[in-house]
Amino acid sequence: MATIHDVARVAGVSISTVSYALSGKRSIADSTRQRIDDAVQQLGYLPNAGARMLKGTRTNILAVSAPLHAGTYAPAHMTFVLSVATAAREYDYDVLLLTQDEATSGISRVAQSSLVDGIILLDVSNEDPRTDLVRRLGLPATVVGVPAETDGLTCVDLDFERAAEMCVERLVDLGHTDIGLLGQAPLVYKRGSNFPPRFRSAFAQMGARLGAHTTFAPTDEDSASVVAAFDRISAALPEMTALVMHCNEPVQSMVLEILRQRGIRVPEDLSIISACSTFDTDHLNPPLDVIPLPADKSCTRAIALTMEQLAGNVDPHVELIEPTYVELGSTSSVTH
Amino acid sequence: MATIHDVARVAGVSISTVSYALSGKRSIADSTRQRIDDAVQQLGYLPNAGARMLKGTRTNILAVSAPLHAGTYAPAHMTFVLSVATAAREYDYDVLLLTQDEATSGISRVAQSSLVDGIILLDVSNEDPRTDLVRRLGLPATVVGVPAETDGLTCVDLDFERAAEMCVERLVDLGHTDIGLLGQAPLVYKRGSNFPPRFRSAFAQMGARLGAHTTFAPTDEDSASVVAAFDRISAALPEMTALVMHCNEPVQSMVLEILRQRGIRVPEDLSIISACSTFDTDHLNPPLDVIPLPADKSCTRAIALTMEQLAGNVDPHVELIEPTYVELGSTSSVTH
DNA sequence: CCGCATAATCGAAACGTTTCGACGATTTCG
DNA sequence: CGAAATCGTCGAAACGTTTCGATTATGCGG
Repeated sequence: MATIHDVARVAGVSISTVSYALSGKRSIADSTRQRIDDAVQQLGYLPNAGARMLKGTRTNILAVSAPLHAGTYAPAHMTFVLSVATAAREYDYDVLLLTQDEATSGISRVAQSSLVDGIILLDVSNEDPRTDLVRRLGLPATVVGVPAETDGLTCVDLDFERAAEMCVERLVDLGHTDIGLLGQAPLVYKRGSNFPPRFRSAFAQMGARLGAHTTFAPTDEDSASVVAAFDRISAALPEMTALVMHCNEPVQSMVLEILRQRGIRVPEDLSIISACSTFDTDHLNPPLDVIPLPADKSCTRAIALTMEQLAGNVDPHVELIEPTYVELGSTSSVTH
Repeated sequence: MATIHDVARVAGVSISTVSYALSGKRSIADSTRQRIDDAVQQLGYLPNAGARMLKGTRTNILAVSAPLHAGTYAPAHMTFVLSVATAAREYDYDVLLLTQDEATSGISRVAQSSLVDGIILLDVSNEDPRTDLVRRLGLPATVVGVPAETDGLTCVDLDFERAAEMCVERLVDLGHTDIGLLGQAPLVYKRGSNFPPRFRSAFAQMGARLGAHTTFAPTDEDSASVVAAFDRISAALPEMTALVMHCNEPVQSMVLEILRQRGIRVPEDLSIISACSTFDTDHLNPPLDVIPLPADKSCTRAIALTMEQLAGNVDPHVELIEPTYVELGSTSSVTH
């Protein structure tokens, strides 16, 4: 492996000149820079990561803590991990993956051995031990999601409350007064995951405020549960004309399947909105109006915030991303 | 952050003594070791990763190259990434995630900057540019999957041919003579992904050898495609009494849904085997006999092989994992 | 034409480890 | 009982960078 010494020798300069030429921190004669660039090219030189970590104050590595909880939808999880990795590369950062048990203990380990410059926390629950940990470590860190206690934390997330409100507002505007909400797995609400309850209660409140009847049912991923949940909602709201789905892709396609079987037409008989979904709803049958959960946006912002923390100019705060509504034809106004 | 100097000072010894006490590479008096351990504990000392990488010959980091291709089933993908990370930790290795465009170019980058000791390649296709790359780099590397050309490569994978044969053998043993195969997305077969065609042709060959009629159809993930594919198979094999599914979870549950709708009973009217699945089939309705695709086994072995390469005692070779058949009641003998 | 700011380059120190060779102090053994 | 082997410890070098002064060459105003 070529070192900076090799480059210096080939270019006929000292190593400090090479270093300055590459970092651009001091002015270098054009001719010299050219020779150095050539040597670098020829030798395929890349600075040794260890040496750079040791000397410089940066490791150019970020830890991403991504435990896979039961009830977490794997594709969504994956989408976030990938988005973080991609966003990090924009700043010349690599990503170290901490999962499972290591998702918590690994944080201390990599922080104390100065392996990483910062930490990204994914899939935080309300009372997440990792939040205290990063507070204590004092390392730049950004949480994707909003835990119960956000003091001293930098967080980014979709504005789930606003998203729920947008769903209700739109449907009420279209004349709907009986609106169901199909939620995630019961476990998700119990485990203390943060956004599902947030969405659920904002939904109920907005419904109450605008004078609509709403009801809620969680569901597991198997078809029996989905049918049961749908029936429960239908029973509670016999006049239901609109349904908001805040759940996984398989569940959403099962619901559409149930509707087809029962001859319930979308949107003529039932208006449907897919809320906070990480997947494309336009290949569903029919395509569903959706408020996307923008993993790329959240993660890009999370990385940007972490970089700002590294630069030292940002105070802990919570940033909520404004939801957007995408119309694909699965809602219509009520016609009596 | 505490350094080895701090530990040495607190314990009242030289830094080399501390280093030897921690690495165990030279004998140390019990009393001294005790004082050192105490100091380490008290200071929360962990060796600086950069310094260790620089001096030692190991970085204790592995790169895992995991591009997410179109047509790749995200949960399966995620399962492999997690398994690699978990297995690596058993050897005190961390995992650096290379995805998307960086899945290829990042390999050279992290290798040439000596950031990683080895590389794990996931989801390789027949002609994968990454295989040439790792051959050229000469860094310890293990491929999970089997590309077209395996010379000079260390590969681990489920024995897909054997799995296909097991399916056919079992069904023929049970008296079935008309056996369908429902495959993955057409794209997967076109892209040059390796195992789906391997499975498919072994399936056909074994069918021919045992005198069974077989037919094959790929399918996309939407319900229209699934129905079409199922109908195509049924049309080609009007007497079909058994179906092997080598496809994603959503597709498999859609098929079960179709069967329910049409009143086709499992296993009375149709025996079903779920082949090479990364998910649990026992929560399906009904639970399906399955030959699992053991991500943890493959990845654990891949990491072990990489560690052996690091130790310098293993030659490039291909290792195939023997499939296992799990009976859950979705197959039965033909009754006329 | 002299002194001085500026540009371009260099040498050396420092980052925190690991590891080699050295050196007393014990122990072993012929 | 003396030489040799072993044990426990230490100092110093080396890994490949970055960066801080220092040094030399160059251009400029007075």
